[in-house]
Amino acid sequence: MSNSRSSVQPATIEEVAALAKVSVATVSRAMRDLPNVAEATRARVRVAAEELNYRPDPNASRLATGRTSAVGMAVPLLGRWYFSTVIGAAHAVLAEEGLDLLLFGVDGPEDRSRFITEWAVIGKRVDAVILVDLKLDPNELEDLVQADARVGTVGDRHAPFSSVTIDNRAAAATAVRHLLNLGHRDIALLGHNEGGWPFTVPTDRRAGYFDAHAEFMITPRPELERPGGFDVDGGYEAMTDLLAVPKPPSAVFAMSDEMAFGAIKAIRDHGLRVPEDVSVVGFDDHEMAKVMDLTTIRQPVAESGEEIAREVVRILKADAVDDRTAKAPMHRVLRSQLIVRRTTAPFTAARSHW
Amino acid sequence: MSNSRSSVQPATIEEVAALAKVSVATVSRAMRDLPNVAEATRARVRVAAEELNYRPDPNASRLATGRTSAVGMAVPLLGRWYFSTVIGAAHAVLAEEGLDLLLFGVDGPEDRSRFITEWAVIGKRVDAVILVDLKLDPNELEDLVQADARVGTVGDRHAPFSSVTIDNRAAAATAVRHLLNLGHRDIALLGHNEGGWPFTVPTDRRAGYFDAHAEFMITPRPELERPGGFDVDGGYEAMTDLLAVPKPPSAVFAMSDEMAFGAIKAIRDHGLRVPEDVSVVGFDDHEMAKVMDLTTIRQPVAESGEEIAREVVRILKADAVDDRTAKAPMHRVLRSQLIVRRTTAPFTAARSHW
DNA sequence: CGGGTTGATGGAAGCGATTTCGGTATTGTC
DNA sequence: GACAATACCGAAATCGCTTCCATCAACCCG
Repeated sequence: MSNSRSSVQPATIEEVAALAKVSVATVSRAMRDLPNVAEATRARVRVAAEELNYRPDPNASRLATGRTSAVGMAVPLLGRWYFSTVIGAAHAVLAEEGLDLLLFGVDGPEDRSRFITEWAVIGKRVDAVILVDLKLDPNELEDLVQADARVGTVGDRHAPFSSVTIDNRAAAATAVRHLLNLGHRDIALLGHNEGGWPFTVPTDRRAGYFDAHAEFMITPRPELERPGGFDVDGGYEAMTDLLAVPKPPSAVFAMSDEMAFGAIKAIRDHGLRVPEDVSVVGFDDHEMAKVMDLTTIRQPVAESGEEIAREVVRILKADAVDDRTAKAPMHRVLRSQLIVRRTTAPFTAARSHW
Repeated sequence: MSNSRSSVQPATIEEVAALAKVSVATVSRAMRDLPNVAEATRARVRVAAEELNYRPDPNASRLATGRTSAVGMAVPLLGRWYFSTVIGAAHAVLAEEGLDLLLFGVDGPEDRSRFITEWAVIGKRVDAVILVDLKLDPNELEDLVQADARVGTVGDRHAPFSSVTIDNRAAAATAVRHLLNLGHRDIALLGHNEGGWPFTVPTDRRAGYFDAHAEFMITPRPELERPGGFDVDGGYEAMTDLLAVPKPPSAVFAMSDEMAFGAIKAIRDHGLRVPEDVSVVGFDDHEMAKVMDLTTIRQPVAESGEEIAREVVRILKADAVDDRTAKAPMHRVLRSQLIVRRTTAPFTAARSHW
């Protein structure tokens, strides 16, 4: 190490140029491996840069090129397992490509709108955005396509943009059908859509719940449908409520494993057993699902994050070389499957305490 | 909405200036609420800006000011509950202050070094960084102070920088003492430090484990100490191993709840019961801890993230007004406590299968 | 051997903001 | 009513990089 200059005070391109006795233009070209620079001078520039501990100022570079080398991720609930797993997986591939990751927690529709219309691509902060489980309204969608934004979505699907999803409706139907096949007829639904927050994921899963019932020619009792906040506590509360209705459910389909865990806890606290008294099926195959022996729908969460990140990278690379043909959106739907463990059992009329 | 210009193609400051019939300098001042601009013209500028849907290009602004209005967070394991919770909490306060959040997943010491010396503050990407459970080596520390960087840490504490921590050593000792008091003498330790990755958190907790043993004048058996990867699977594997040693432990102290959950699963899969055959105590008070009835150390995870973010905001605001006096680092240590639930019980010589 | 390529380089004009500095216009003071 | 102080505003420099364009030398080929 013979850095004549402290590594903490990075040099500018001009100083490098001076040391290497070339113009700044040449330094710029040399450092970015552009053609039309002689190998000898490229080498000279490199050692000068090394010597001065040069690293291009990203902001200057962004201003000059209009490109940021960053992608933004918008997620509704940062702390939930599903989202942090997606983020983690996406981060890994983005990091490998040298892309920065900006996080944006979307807390309500206004936030989402702000994210779209002023913050992200349009706000010049990132080159592309990944939306996780966020349904756009028509205006936002329009803004994004007008802005010619690069976007990838996971969970939701919007025609003009690449997406990776699973078939939530079919998966939910599978879960509920499993319960129906076991003889259950009073099946609660945890985690349905709440007003204002138009996720499509819960909507689809709810549709699946109805589909399965329809196959059995029965219509679910509306009072068995509860919002569950998608977390443990929400599941707990919703289930506690449910246990107090006149004719409580003998089974529960929770739209997330975390709610399912909460529900199980509530059931047990109520002096009942799972699955003898009430069956529970979740959704996600959370890492805790196997510990809890939870019957659930497994979906490839990490893989989703990885896939969408790869796709975004592909798009970005395509427009780096100005390849307009590569712009056709990709819509990938990943496979999910029912994992039967031990929180579901056949319905029996005789229940412990009822 | 009478935007004469599409909202997706934001205007430049010059266009606003033209429309408002003032200079760009005045627009700049007016928009940032600086003094020395007449209320009338400020209003005029505002409507022009509104009309054109103007928002300052952050990159131009960053280049000109040298400030980024962004903070970076470095965390070792993005997907773990602890980290995503800290991130979520920090994000909330940063967002409220209009600060962007860049995420950097640190995967090994080289990554950490890269983060420090080229990416974050020194790399002009962010104004400040928050390090979660990352111990710096002396060089990195030196680089950061040389660069006069704003940094906040959670989990670890470095003298020159603000931190929020808990007393991991004392907390771990409390957990282990609880086991010792219950009569356990063969207490396994899950999740100790692995070579190369110098976290201080596990080191401190390990020290607490020894402290408690020392109080009881006993030295723990080295073979009961296992790396656990800090996740469910790691805990499962470590515990499975542990159950196969000649004289298996009657209790386990896991350095994270997730490992504890894995351990419980392993114990049960082995045909043993918790807590009758082996007691388990965790660390964190994960949201699943209450569901699992896990005895654990509760630490204020979300609060940590919130606190450190607030502190970083304070620092940033202080140097916005050039207040050098506000630079004394804050070292806040939050309270943790033992939550006794039902995975710990007195030691009894008679064990089910042994 | 001369005109035409081709390859390597430098000069200079942006990119879109911020900020310094100086100039009017306005106000206040006696 | 003269003079100093103050409030407001604009011209221009600057931040550090990218990129267009011109230049120049070496090279190729008929």
